[in-house]
Amino acid sequence: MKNRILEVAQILFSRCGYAGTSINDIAQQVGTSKAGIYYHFRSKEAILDEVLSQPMKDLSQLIEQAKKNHFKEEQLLRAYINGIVKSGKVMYELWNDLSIQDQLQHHQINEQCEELVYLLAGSQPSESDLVRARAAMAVAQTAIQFIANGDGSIDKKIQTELLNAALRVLN
Amino acid sequence: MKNRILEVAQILFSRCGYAGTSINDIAQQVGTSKAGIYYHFRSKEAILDEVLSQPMKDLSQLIEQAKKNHFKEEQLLRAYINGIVKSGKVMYELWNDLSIQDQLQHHQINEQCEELVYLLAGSQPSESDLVRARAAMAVAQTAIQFIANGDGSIDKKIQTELLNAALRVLN
DNA sequence: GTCTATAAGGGGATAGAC
DNA sequence: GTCTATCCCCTTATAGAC
Repeated sequence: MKNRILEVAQILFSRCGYAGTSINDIAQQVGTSKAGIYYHFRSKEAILDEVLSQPMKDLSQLIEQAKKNHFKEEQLLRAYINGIVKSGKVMYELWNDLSIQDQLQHHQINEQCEELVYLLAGSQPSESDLVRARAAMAVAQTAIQFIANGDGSIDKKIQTELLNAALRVLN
Repeated sequence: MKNRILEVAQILFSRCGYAGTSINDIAQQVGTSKAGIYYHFRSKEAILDEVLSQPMKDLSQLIEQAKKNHFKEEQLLRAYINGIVKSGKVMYELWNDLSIQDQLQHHQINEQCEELVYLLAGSQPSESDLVRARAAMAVAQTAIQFIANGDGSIDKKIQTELLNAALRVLN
């Protein structure tokens, strides 16, 4: 049941935003009552926390791996795109949700992103390197637009196209 | 007074999102009362409408000009970036505000964006062309991140860097 | 034009029955 | 575990005094 709630919350949060989704909306979609939700979660914020936690773990892990194995730019961008697809677009939609900047900050999302930017920009990056790194990540993030609404996957050809585009941005 | 309200609303909407900004917030920042706001606007939605209208006009105008004068990719992207900077980042922050998708649709933002994508992708675009066009626009949109919070401008060097990056994406 | 006061409704959250 | 009923607060919006 708890997992069912998280699934629904994930979908509604990334469709209507956090502020635009009420506990009632979640309860109805799950097929229960508000109090039913509150048996499993102490607050609405707690739901968001759990929704964000898995994609955040993945992102941290990606960064760790990239550091340990000295990922090339291509490997890094490829893994980043895979992460976006895997998280079912939740994270990267909520990314821009201005109504939850505090929680996002609590999950240190900006810090993690900055780490990625610096990994992409190389050692001792110039200002230009940093601008290009940020732009490359933006290209990778457009993957969201191409995630099939049905099975949540993304066409291989498009994925390759995006990867190449991101690499061209860097150089 | 009405203009002052619009200014404040613009800032708060793009900082906290539409749902995250209450009429009270706006009133306090302006230095008046809720009813004071409602003397000038019939509803909160009406405020959003007016906030969006100017950047939307600019965007329409850009598309019209680009069509009439057969803008090259570079001209188009440059003008697009200028528009983002000029609009004081409002539009392009609200762009991703999931709590106002209805209003955005009413302003036909998606349609306008599609027009831009197709202008960038060239005539008879392949699927790859379209993917690259969307990616290039994403690069241009990262300009938001570099807009100085102080005077709302953007460093010329960064702007050029972004333009070149977007052009590399296309080819 | 701008205020205070208030209505009407929805939000998150809790109590207590079953 | 899940429900109904309820609380309290905040939101949008309006009425009416000044």
